[in-house]
Amino acid sequence: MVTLKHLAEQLNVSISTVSKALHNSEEISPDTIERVKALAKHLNYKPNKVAISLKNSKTNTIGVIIPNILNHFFAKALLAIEKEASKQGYNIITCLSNEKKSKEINSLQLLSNGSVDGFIMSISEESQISNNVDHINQILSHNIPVVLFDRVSDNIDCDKVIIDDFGAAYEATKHLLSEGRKHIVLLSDIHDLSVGKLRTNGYIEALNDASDYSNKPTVISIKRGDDSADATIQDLFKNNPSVDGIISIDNTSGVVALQKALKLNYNIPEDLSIIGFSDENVLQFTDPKLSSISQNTLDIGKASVKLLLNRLNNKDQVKSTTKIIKTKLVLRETTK
Amino acid sequence: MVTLKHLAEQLNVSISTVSKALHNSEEISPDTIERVKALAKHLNYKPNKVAISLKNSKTNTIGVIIPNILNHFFAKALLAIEKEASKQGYNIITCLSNEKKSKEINSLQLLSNGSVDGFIMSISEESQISNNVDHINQILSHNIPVVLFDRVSDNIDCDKVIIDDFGAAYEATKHLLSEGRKHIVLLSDIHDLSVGKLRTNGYIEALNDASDYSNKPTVISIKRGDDSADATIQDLFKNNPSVDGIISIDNTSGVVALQKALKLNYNIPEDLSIIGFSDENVLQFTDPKLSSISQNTLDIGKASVKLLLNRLNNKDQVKSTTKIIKTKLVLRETTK
DNA sequence: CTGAAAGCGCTAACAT
DNA sequence: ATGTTAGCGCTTTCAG
Repeated sequence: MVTLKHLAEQLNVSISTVSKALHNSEEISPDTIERVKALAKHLNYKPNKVAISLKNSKTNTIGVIIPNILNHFFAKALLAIEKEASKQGYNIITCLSNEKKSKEINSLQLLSNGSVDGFIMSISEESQISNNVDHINQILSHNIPVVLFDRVSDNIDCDKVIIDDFGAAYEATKHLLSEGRKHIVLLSDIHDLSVGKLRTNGYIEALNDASDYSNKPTVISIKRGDDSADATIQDLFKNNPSVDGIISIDNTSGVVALQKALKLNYNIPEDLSIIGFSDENVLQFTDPKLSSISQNTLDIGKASVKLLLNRLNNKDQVKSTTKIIKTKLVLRETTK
Repeated sequence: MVTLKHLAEQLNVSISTVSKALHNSEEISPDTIERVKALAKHLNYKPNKVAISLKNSKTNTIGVIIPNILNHFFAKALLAIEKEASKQGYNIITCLSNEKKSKEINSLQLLSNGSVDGFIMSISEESQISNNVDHINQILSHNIPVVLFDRVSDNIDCDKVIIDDFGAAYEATKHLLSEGRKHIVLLSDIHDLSVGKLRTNGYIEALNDASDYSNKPTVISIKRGDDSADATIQDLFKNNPSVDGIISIDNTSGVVALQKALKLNYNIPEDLSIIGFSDENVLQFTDPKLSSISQNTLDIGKASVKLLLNRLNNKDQVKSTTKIIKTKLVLRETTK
């Protein structure tokens, strides 16, 4: 690795002269600047990032902690975060908690030693279930900024980026009602997550608000991580033959429901409407194409980066802000 | 941030004493060690990673460059890389090239200033098409190790992790032949990538080697990035009503083909067999479940990390190694 | 057993 | 216009 020292020796000048020359300092003669730059270019000199970080007590690096990278939503969020960070001259160190609290703690601890300037994260399932987020508050107490997105916690006072989960589910349910659906079922494999609860409440409230709807809310919980979705949904159709509307509030169960319904020869959307929950273009492989609540994931990621950088450039600002990203109900081919 | 200096001042000892104590040096009295450690713990002291990196000229960080994080294969590869790296005490800085050569160059340049000890990457589509990989060779010439996985290039001499693309496609085609299929079509949206070419050759060779197969190889190219897959595959069935076997060599077109075939009331697998190309459990939502060539993506990621760390601990080793990860033909419900 | 000093690569205040 | 020095936080050799 070529350093300022190397350049200085070759040119018989001091290190600081080289440094200044490379920064176009007024103090240095045009001639020297040129000579220095020429050699730097020739030797492909690049300022050592680590040294600069040490000097500035600033790494220009963001720690990003993702619960599950195989979930398309998080993959897309990562994409957006990387893009915006990169645009602003930041690198991202990616940690995958795999929904484990222990891994989350580990990553926070390991990176809070000056490796990153701040964190962007979505809370792991385990932390959400136990509702124990001390490890995140501890980071904040050390004055390292954290931005939470999607899965957040009321027990943490920091900047957050969320969608209007309640409202989105409410709106989707309203749409099914407007189609005249009489037996609308909610499917979820995220009943234990903050967003899952909010969305479920939106669904229930919409049904309650509907004067001409007589059925009780039907919330079907699907276990994640194994193959039980198949059987659960199969049972749903068997036990509730009258179901004519389905709203899935996670990324995948809507697709499974669609496949099963097709297999059972439901006419879609005539007999049955289905609305999924996902970013646009996620589940484009189905035929008919799944209608869904679009999360604008790119905006979520982008907003997270902006909030964090804003905080970094403004360490003394006290009040936390919560940014709510708009969702959009996209009607494709599984709704009337 | 609490430093050695803080500890030293509080305890009225020198910085070096503190440093040694924290490392359990024999030189330091048990009593002092205890006092130092107690205070360190109390103040939650963590050695500054940046300072250590500078001192050691080693960051314990790997740069990972992924062409497309929305592709499930790469998401899973990232998962595996992160897991193994983390296990070995390394962080990963993730860059997403989004298939762009310019972004790839940018990331390599930006991180090759001491930010990372080495790279793990899969080559972007753009670089592969232009067959210009000078930017990667340049990194290698600066003695920064690079491990390529999946999408590699013969013009780069470095450690590589690949699967037997040719053999995998050959085997899958053989299986369709053994079912007695008479008109086997290959579907691909990656004809311009190294792996796409190899897999296509495997398919062609298998057909050529089959004495009792009379049809010519039919290779259908699908454009990526837009919605043309739908139409292309629709046309396929229209123009080739006799098709009774499909092998998809990318991650997605097999699913689309399955959906379309179901819609057209093909009996699967009686009338038509379909084999996809993907890691296990990727496309588990279909019904019937898609048979596929499993890539053992976790092994690919893990092997990549191991090769890189091996190289880092062995800078002087000269010969490059190429590790070939076994694939597995997994017959599910879309094959007889 | 403890401390002083040098150096990793860089910047910047302060000489000359 | 150029050079010297100190310091970011840490490790390590060398002195005491």
